[in-house]
Amino acid sequence: MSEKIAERYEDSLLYRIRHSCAHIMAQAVLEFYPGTKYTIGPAIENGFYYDFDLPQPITQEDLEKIEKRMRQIIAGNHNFIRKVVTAEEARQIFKDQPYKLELIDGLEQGAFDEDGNPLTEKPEISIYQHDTFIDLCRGPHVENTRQINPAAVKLMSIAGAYWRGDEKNKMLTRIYGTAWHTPEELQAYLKMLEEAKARDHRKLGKELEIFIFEDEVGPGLPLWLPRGGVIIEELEKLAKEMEEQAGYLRVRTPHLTKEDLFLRSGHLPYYAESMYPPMEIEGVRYYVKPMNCPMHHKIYASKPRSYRDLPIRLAEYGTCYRYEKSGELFGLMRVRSMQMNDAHIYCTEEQFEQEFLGVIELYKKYFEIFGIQKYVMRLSLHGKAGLGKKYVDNERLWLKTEEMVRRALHNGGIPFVEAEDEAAFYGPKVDVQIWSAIGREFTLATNQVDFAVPARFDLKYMSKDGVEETPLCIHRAPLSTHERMVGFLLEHYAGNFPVWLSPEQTRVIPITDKQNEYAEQIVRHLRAEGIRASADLSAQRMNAKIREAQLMKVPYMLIVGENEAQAGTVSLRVRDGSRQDNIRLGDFIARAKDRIAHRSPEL
RNA sequence: GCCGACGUAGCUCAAUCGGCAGAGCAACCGCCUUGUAAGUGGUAGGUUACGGGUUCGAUUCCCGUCGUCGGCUCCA
Repeated sequence: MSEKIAERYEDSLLYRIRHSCAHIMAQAVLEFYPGTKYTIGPAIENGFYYDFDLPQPITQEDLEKIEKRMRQIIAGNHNFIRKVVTAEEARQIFKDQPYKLELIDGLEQGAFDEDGNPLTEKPEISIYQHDTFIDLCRGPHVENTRQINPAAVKLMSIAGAYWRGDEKNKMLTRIYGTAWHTPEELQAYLKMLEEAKARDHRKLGKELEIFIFEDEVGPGLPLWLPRGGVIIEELEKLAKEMEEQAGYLRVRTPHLTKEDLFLRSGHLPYYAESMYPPMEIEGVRYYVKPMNCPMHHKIYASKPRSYRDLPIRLAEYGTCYRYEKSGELFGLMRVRSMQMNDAHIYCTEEQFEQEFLGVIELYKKYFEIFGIQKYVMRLSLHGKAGLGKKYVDNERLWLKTEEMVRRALHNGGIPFVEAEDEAAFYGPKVDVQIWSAIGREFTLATNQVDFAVPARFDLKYMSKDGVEETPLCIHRAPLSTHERMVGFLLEHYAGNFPVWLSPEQTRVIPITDKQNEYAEQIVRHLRAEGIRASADLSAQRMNAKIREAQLMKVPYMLIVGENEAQAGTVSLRVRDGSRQDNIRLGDFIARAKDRIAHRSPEL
C-alpha cells in the first residue's frame, strides 16, 4: 500500500480555519455585547464553538448579525499574530477576564490546559491577536483572515454549557458554528444534516408505526406498536438462538426487589439517584430493578457449585427501569424503561479469557448479520482518584483484572482503545462504539468484568483442590437494549429493514375488488408458510396502494389482477422498484423463505 | 437536573398588529373497476399541551406546570 498517512485534523488548514473562526466570532460577540466574559473556543469536528458569559441572553436572530459582522472582519484581511508572554504579562492583558485569569493560573502551575485537561509539562503561554481581538490561545491559526472563505462559514446554534464541563460551575452560553474551505463544502454539509434528519429514528419510528411516546404514560417510556413488537420478537428469537448455541441458560426474574438486595450488591450507594424511588409495603422498601445482575447472582447461589459446573451463563431479556434525568432522554436511545439483552457468565480465572473472547465472537457474529462494519472496542479502566468513590476500593484487583482483559484482547487479536476513568464501579469494561448511518455515535454492546460483586453475594464454587473460591462474573449485552437496538437499526437501515426484520414482509395488492378473494387466499398461503403478509382491500386504486406500501417500506408487494387470478400467479414488485411479472406463488414463497431463513440482507 | 427554543385536527403545517382557527393527507359516506409511487365528489374532525393572569376580546402578550427538540452534565 502506498497510501500516505492521513494528515492529523489538528494539523490541517481546515482545523486552523475553524479555530480562527471561533476567535472572529468572539470578537463580533464582544463588540455587540460589551461586558461579555469570554472563556474557550476550540475547533471541533465539523466546526467550532465559543463559550461566553454574556450580560444578556441572545437568540437565534442575533446569530445573523454576528455572522454578518464575522464576514466583515474576515474581509478585513487581518493577520493572526502569535506572541509568547509571561504569566504576569498575560494577567495584565486579561485583567478584566476572570475565566482567562483562571486559565492562566492553570497554565502557570502547569497543571491544566485551556480545556481543563491535565498536562505533563509546563506549557508556554501564548496569545493570538487579529484585528482588535486578543485571546489566550495555544493555536494554531491561519496566518491571515483571507485564508477563510466568508461564504463557507455559518453559525448554527446556541446552547448552554457548564464552565469547564462541570455541572457545579456556572452555565455559559455556547455558540456553535461550522466552517469549510468552500461554500460548496458548506452546502454539502448542510445537505448531509438535512438527510440525516430524514433517517432519524424518531421520525422513522413514527412514520413506520414502530413506537410512540405518550404524555400520559410518561417521558422515556416507549409504547411499542404492533410493527415494533414484530421487530422485537425477531431480535429476541435471534438472541435466543445464538445464546443457546453458545451454551447460555435462560432465566427469568421479577421487576421488583427488596432494598436489601441492592444494598448487598453495592448498587444503591452508587446509583440511588438514577433509580426510581422505593415503594414501601408491609414495612419493607422495594425498588424497581435498574439491572438484572443481583437476581442472577441469587440464581447462581441457589445451589452449591463445583468447578465442573463452570462456566455458568445465565441469560435473560430483563426489563429494567432507570431514572434518567429529564434532559438526558433521547428518543429510543436513552429511555427510562428498557429491555436488556443481558447475561452473566460465572467462571474461574483460568476460564476468563476464553469466555471473554467468546462474548466478543458473539458481537462479531451480530455485526455480520446487521452489516455493521465500523466499530471500535473501547476498554474502560478505573481512575486512581475515584478509588473508594466511583470505584470499588481495591487497586490491586483493578490492575490485575485490567491486565487480564488487555491480555485477552491482545491474544484474541482484537484492536481496541483504552479510556481512563470510565469503568463500571465493579470492574473494567469493553464497550463497543458504533456509528449509525447518519453518523450518530453511540455505545451499543457492553462487556464488563466484575471482580467485586460476586464476593459481596458470597458466591462460591468448590475448586479442584477442595477449597471454596469466588467466581469472576462477566456482564454482557451484545444487543444492548431493545430500545437502543431498534433505534440504531432504524437509522442504520433508514427503515428499509431486511426481510427477516420487516414488520410486514409482504403486501398483496389486488388491482380491482374482483381480485380481493384471490388476494386473501394468497395471504392465507403466505401465513401458513411463516411469512408475514396482509392484503390491501381498500377502495383505493392500485397506484395509491403501491405508493402506500412503498412508503411503509414493505419489502415485497404482490400485485394481482385478472391475469394473475386466472393463471394462479403474482406480479412481484420489490421495495427497490424492480419487478417480476407472472411468477408462480410457490417461487415467490421459496425466495422469501430463503431470505428469512438466512437473515439475508438481500431482498 | 441546567441553558435556550418549541408545543395549533390522527399526521404534516398555515393563521398580518391581539379581532369568528384554516389547508393537504389520513378517517368516514359515495362514484369510478382501475396494470406498478397519490382517480374523484362529499361529510365529519379543535377547551390552539395544561393551569392562571393582563385585556372589551388571547393561538397571539405575561407567569407557572407538563412534554418535545438543540446542547451541557450524566449513562451500572
